[in-house]
Amino acid sequence: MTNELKEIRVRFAPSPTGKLHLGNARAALFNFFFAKHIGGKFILRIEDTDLERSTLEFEDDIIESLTWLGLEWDEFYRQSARIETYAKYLGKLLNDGKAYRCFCTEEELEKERQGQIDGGSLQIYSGKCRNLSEEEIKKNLAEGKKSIIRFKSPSQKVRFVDLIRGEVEFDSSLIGDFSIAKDLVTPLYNFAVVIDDFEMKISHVIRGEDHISNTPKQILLQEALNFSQPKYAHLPIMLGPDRTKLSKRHGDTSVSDYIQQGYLPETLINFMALLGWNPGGEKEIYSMNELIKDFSLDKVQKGGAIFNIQRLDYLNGVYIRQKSLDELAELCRPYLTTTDKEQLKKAISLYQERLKKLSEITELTEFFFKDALEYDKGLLIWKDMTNGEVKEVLDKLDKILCDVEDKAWNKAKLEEILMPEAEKGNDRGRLLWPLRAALTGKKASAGPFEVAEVLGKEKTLDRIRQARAML
RNA sequence: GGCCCUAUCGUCUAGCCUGGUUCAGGACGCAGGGUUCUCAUCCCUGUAACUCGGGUUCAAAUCCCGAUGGGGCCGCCA
Repeated sequence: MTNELKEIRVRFAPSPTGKLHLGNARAALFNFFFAKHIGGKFILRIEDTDLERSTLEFEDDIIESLTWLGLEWDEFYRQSARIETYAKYLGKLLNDGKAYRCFCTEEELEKERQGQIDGGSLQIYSGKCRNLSEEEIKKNLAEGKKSIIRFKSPSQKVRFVDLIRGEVEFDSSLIGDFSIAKDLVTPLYNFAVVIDDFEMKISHVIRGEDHISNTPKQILLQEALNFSQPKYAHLPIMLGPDRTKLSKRHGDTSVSDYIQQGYLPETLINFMALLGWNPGGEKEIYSMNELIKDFSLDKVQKGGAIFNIQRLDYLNGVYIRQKSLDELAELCRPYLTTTDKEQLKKAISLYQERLKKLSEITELTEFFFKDALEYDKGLLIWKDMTNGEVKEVLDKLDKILCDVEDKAWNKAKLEEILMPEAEKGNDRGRLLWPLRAALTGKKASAGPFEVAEVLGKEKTLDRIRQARAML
């Protein structure tokens, strides 16, 4: 007998009720690594059964973010297009007596819940409508009473093996008769998931730990429908600095926010992958292909991990520095307005190693393109130099630079001419600081010679004179 | 409150399965130093952790039990 291996099929199933959240993106990533590692399929399923809250804009955001990350899916589904399938199985459960109509109103249920909270008891549905007679049901229906559909939860232990955590056990009597559909054409989460995972032949369900308590409900449903059971793996969740689930109040949480700020996909992928997963070595920089190659679920961490933005920034710097000048210029384009592409590239090259996020390029390089700089004249003063001394320095620079030929106006040549001049004192800063301050109007910037080269002779002299005039 | 998950430097983690080679390694951060003014890059140095209590053992970060801490979930959301 040949041992035929089941095809590996995983899914990422976001609901379009918000932009793609980092936590979800990481789950998508892990699913992708897992599938691609063994040549399986990665499926994207939009869970838009909640028509009230789902929007096409959010769906677009999710799709764009996944694409940006490079997570290409092999199959695509949308739950709202699969209503008939859910209705079919819903009918079956109802017919088999494994599900029932519940006529309790939301107000009644809310009151019941509140009573349970006050009494400090278990918060589960009382089962009031569980054993309604045919007549009662017909009567309620005839009266036009609204109903939802609940699953008749059997009282038993539910066990499953979590690929990350090992065996997990729940007591279904503590779960109660949970809701599975609002009506025949509106399935609810746990039910739709079970139907889809089965129909789509999902082999592994890899999702956030916040779903771990949904797992027994889904298993109960699988058993009731005679479905095979996928393998489960629950990922640790991403935490904010206060150790609670990463959410809006912690700041930016969606992938698109980070795209906008100028983080690279390589950065986010590397960062999220190593947040909760580690292959055991001392390697810190991982490309998508390396992650696919090295990924395995048993190296996934069990505890939640705090999202550490300083590390994200560091990594982004690493990846920015790896870019070619052409690539970087292209990436920076959305953050700049200047049209002169050659000058732009030169300006960017001076700031490549200083960049943490692409968005910073705007402020860092804008001084190149302005006609007049605005800064306090005190900026021109180096240490304990006097106004007069700085004036002298600027005059001297003006004089020397005037004589430099246009052809020789480059970093190397300027350095060759000015450095001996700077060396004359015992402190190079006496010449270099006023020069750089005059050219950039900033206390921190790239070096004076390279800035002068990008600026060109005319603009350089102009700025030296403007500075001189301020003193 | 109930159920479930979890526990190594401030943070992400290696080591734990297969106890001794570890007075616990790396990275980020932070501090100090070096490199043609500043900032950044780069390099060097430093900083800092096995939650606690029992047990098993010649020996425990590593195995077992308990406590404590942290987190998640308890919707006609997903």
